[in-house]
Amino acid sequence: MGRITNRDWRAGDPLPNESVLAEEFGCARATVNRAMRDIASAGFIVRRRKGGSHVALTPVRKAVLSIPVTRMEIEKSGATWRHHLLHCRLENLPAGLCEKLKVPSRTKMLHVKSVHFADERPFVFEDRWINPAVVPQVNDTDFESESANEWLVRNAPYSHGDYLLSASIPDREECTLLAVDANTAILVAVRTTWLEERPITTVRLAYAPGHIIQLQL
Amino acid sequence: MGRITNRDWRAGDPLPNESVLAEEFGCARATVNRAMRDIASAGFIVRRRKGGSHVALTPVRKAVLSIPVTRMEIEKSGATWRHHLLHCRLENLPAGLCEKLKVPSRTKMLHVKSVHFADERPFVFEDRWINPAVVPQVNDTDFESESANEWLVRNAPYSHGDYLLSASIPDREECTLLAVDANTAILVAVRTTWLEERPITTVRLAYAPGHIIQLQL
DNA sequence: AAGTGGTCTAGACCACACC
DNA sequence: GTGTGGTCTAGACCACTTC
Repeated sequence: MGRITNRDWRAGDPLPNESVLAEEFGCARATVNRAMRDIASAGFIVRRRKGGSHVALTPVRKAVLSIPVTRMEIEKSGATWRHHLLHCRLENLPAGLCEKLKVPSRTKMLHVKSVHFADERPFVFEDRWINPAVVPQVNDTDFESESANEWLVRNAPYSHGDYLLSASIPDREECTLLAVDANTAILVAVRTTWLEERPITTVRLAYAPGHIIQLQL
Repeated sequence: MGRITNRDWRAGDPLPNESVLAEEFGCARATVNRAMRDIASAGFIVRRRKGGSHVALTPVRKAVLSIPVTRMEIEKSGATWRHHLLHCRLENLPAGLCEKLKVPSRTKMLHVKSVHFADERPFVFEDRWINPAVVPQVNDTDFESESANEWLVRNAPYSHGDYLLSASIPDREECTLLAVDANTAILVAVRTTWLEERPITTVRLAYAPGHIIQLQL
C-alpha cells in the first residue's frame, strides 16, 4: 500500500508475485496472500491467475454505508425516538411492485406505514411491504411496540438486497406526515431485501428535509 | 451462514469456537477462521477474543457503493459523454472549507468547475478544490481533455475519505448549468479524500433531477 | 505448457478479555 | 489464570488463464 500511495507503483504497473514479495518481506506466502487479498478487496489492485497482480487502472472506489436501525440512528444523535404506526394490513401488492419483486400479480403482503420522530419532529416516513410467505411470524407481530424496521432486522436475515437513493419533491401525503411544504427537497431511499430468490420486504423511506446520509471511503 | 439464515442460530446465540467447528466440518482451524472472518465482516456475527463469536444482535447492515468515474458511468448507460470546463484557477479556499479540510485560512487551492453531459443533456455539475501541496503534478495538468474527476482517480490515491449525500433545491448557478427550474429536487454528493492527514480534494456534485444512486447490500 | 493466484493443512505463538 | 480469536508459517495441491 505504501508503494502505491507513494507512486512507486503506478496505475497499471505489475506487482511482483506472491512468492517474490514473501521473500522480500521475509514472511510466508500465505501472509502476502492475505495482505494482497485485502488490498484487492479495497479496490487498489487487480489480481488475475497467471496474469499476476496490477495496480488498478481506474481504482474502483468503494464507499460503505452502515445502515442503522432508525431508532438507534435517532438516539445516537441524542434525541428521543418515537414511532407512530399509521397502517398495518394485509393488502394486494400494487402491480409495479409485483413486477419488481418478481411475484405473481395480486399477491397479498403486509402493508405497514409509520412515521419515526426525533424529539417529536418527524424524521422519516416509512412505507413498507412485508412478504408473509417468507417471514410468517410477521402475522403474530405487533408493530406498535417495536417498529417493523427493527423487528425485521432482528428476525429476518437476508441474503442480498439493493438500496436506491434519490432526491424528490414530497407528495401530498409526505408533506402532511413530515410537516413540510411542497417546495422543499427530500431524500428518498428505497430498500429491497431478498432471502435467496424470495423477496422479504421492500420499503420506501422519505426523510425529512436536511437529512444527510454519510458513507465512508 | 446457512444456520443463521435458517434461524438454527438466532440473534445473540453463541457459536461454537473455531476448533470445534473445524472438527465438525472436517477442516483446519485456519479455514474456519477465514470463513468466520468473512461472515463477521459482512456483519452477521460479532467476534471477541475470549468472549467467543455470537450471531449479531442488530446485524449492522452494510451497503456498498461502487463510485464510478463520471465518464464511465455515462458511457455505461449507452450515452455519449462530454465535459465542459468552466473554471480552473488557483484561489483562496473559502473559510468554511479551510476548517473542514483542517488547513490554515487563506490556503490556496486549485478551484475547478465543470459540467458533465450525457447525450448533450447536463448530467452533473462538479465544483471541486484540489490541494496542490499534496498533488503538485496538478499544476501541469490540462483539465480540458481529461476531467479532474478522472485525472484524480488515476493519479491521486487516497488513504481515506467521506461521502455525504443529501437532497437540495438547486441554487441559481445550478439551475442554469443543469438547465432546470428551482422547483425540482436534486441529489447532492459531497466527497472529500485524504492522504493520511492531508486533504487531497473536496468536491460537490450536483446531479440533474432524476439521478439515482444505487448501493448493493 | 507453465506460471499465477486460490485455497487448504497442521502446527505454533500471542494478545486480549473474560473469569 | 485461561480460553478465545488473531496471526503467522512452511508446505502442498489445484484451477484458471495467459503465453
